[in-house]
Amino acid sequence: MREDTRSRIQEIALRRFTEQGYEATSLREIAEELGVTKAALYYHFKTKDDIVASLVEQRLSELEELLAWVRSRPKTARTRREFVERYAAGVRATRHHGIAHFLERNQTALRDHPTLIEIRERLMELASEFTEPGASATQRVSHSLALFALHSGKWLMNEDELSEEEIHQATVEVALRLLET
Amino acid sequence: MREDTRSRIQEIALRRFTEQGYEATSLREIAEELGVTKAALYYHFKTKDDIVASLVEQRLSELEELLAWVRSRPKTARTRREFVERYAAGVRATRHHGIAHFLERNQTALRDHPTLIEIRERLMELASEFTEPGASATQRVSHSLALFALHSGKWLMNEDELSEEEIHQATVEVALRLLET
DNA sequence: GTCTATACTCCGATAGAC
DNA sequence: GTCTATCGGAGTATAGAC
Repeated sequence: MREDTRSRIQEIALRRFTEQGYEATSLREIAEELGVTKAALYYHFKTKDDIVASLVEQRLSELEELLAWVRSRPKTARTRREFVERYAAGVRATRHHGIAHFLERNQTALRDHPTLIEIRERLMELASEFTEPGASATQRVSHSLALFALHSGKWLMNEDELSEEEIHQATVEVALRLLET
Repeated sequence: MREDTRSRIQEIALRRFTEQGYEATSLREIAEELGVTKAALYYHFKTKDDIVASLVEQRLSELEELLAWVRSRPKTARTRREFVERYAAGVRATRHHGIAHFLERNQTALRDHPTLIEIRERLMELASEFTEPGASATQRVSHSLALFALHSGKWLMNEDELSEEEIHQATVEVALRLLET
């Protein structure tokens, strides 16, 4: 009843790319953990980059959905809160959190990846969705920072002091305040 | 009247490490840009890691100075503002901005680097320097995010819309508000 | 779908001449 | 202080048997 090999490759790759970085993770390592040889991976993915592509596309479509949702709503305080909660939930969900985290940590290595460039554009659009045309520089910075705040819990904070749940609630709170500026 | 070779290596390495990532930058590239061979680099630095070490140690001592300064002051609103401005200036100054930026972008690649671990500890200490013992989770997250805000201008924001000076002022403002929470 | 075997390239690093 | 030459290893990727 185990998953198919393709999914297991994605899973292992995502974890190692996140922990060690994309370039520092070799296909040999991934194959070894999976219990096959390097060559076997090439049956499932054309190249190393193809593994990345399969991961980041999931994230892109998630962001596109969220953007469409935001645009379909009135720009009220209630929408803001619901948006922040949805975004935070997406970052947190086991499936997508991993991908978001991987992206944060590998911006340099993947800086020319076409899908990543699209993801960045969508994030910018999301950040400015609650910004009025005549907004001040301070407001623009605040709003951009709000999205980042939702990712920040996992590595800005020392997990010894606060529980995961506390951190989650706190980042949502901080993000909302930044958006309300 | 040009600088000595050692400084030029640091300068080229810093730029390329920041733009492309540490692992993606080879010594051959650095040597080529400098106009020498790889082997020549080894006269100036024992290993590739040694180049990194020479860079990050500058940043560590800068943070240590700042931490000592903060601790020598009363925890007043005036100190807060002066601290934020000093920190922002340090991030901004051509010399150190590059190093800070390099560190942000290579956290994964350098995650086991002893000096980087120290730098992270100092940053945590700085962030918590304005946090009362009984502070809420929201306050802790805000304060951690404040330091990050001072770095954020360069890559969260689209430089087309706002001037560098406007972004600088805005990040200082946002950081102060986060610290005052 | 997975294997062995291998091609080819690049890496960081060293030895030793100049 | 810089060079040429080279080492050993690891990387991605492919060919072809099973």
